[in-house]
Amino acid sequence: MPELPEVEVVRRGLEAHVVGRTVARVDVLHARPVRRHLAGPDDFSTAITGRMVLAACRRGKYLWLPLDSGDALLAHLGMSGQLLVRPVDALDERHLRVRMVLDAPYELRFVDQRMFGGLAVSRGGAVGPTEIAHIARDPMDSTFDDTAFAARVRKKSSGIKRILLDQRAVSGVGNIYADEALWLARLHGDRPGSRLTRAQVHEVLAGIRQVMTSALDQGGTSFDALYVDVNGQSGYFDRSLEVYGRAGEPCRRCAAPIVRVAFMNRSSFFCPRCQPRPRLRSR
DNA sequence: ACTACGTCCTGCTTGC
DNA sequence: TGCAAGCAGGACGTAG
Repeated sequence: MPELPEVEVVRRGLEAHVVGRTVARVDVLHARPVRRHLAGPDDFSTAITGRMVLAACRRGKYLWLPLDSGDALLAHLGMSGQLLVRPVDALDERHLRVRMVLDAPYELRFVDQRMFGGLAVSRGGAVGPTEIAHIARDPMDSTFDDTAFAARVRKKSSGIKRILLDQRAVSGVGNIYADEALWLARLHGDRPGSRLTRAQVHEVLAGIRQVMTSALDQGGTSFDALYVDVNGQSGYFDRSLEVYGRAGEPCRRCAAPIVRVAFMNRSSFFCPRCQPRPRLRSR
């Protein structure tokens, strides 16, 4: 499942292989991945055909490619999305949804099994898509304001994990890295934001940065020249996970078995000894 | 205003 | 063996 590090790896690949190229032809093979382009698939294709890609940008889990028209191609990988740079004669992937032929012997392909992700053209978005104005900066962004984030967290009654997953507060954090960061900070995800100290919030931010930096160190070099990939199933970032997916296995700090609980129609993993549940408030 | 939850998707895995 | 349920979960819309 692509979170910030995986998306950043994709951005770097796009920067290396797609920036400077012109889109020669677009095939929208499935309408759903362009559903957020409200003017429809034909308009989507027309808007990017003949345009040169000027840069590859990212905020949180969103990517966008500023075009020489002043528009931008906005992309989100969702759960299973991939942006692949593939030779023109490579066989179509089973879940190929959009093909963008470039002025090169390779093409940019959007492949997505579950189609939670998608593409859209942001009008005038080359200077920053308004569609993602509500997405917060991510913790790796030099303009991220730690102090403001701590103040915001401490005004919320929601559990800290829920806050981390809200992209309006901090972006780029998904279910996996939220669990990892909370383990590093020794905090249970149900701890209300309002009951955390400033130092604890800063510990969480440090944890997020540590796990993301580690993932980037592992993943940033694992794609080859013509293959821009992110694949949550194979999980080349999985090696260093401390809690996610380790239910029943010993905590690497204290050896207590890691616990899995249902959370927001998904799962949370934590160490019951290092990350004790918050005490229920007396009533 | 703030918070919480349901929904969208497909395919692999699990269980009867 | 076959079928159905469970599970994966980011972002958004809506309900409370």
